Amino acid sequence: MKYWLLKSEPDTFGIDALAASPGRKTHWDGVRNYQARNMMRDEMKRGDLAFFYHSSCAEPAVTGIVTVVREGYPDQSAFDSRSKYFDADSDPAAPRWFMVDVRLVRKFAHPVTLTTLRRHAEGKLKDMWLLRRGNRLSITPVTAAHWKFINSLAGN
DNA sequence: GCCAACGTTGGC
DNA sequence: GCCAACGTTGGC
Repeated sequence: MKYWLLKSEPDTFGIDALAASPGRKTHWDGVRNYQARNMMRDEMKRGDLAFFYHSSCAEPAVTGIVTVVREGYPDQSAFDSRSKYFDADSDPAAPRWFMVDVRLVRKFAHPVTLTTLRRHAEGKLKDMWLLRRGNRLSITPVTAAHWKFINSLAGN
């Protein structure tokens, strides 16, 4: 089983929106980056766990945990001309973009802020992908050691 | 709102 | 295949 970190902007779709969704599930659609696409299409497996991370907001933080409930399949929003994720170049016969479905496992009582994570950037969280300079990837792998440590920071 | 970092595009 | 221009991300 692997661990991941998924970024989402709380103004668009935060952890409370996920909690309010039917079955506390959602399609992780709209990813338009090939590296992230490859991870969803090829590597994310049912049962994998991922941190739900709030980005581009007042207090960037890991806010909870989700689990993969459906493995990679074509992202339908790429074919929907009304969607902001529409991609005219994506051929339905050979879909370019993929998504997974995730379900909320737990919302942290105390989010682990980016500031807190950075405090450990040279220690327990050394080489964490999220903390790398200039990192913009919306989906990143998380090591088992980092996973455990961040959970401990959250009081889990 | 600014700006550094990065991925993608497209001319050559 | 190179690389400049451009658009986007995301922290601050």
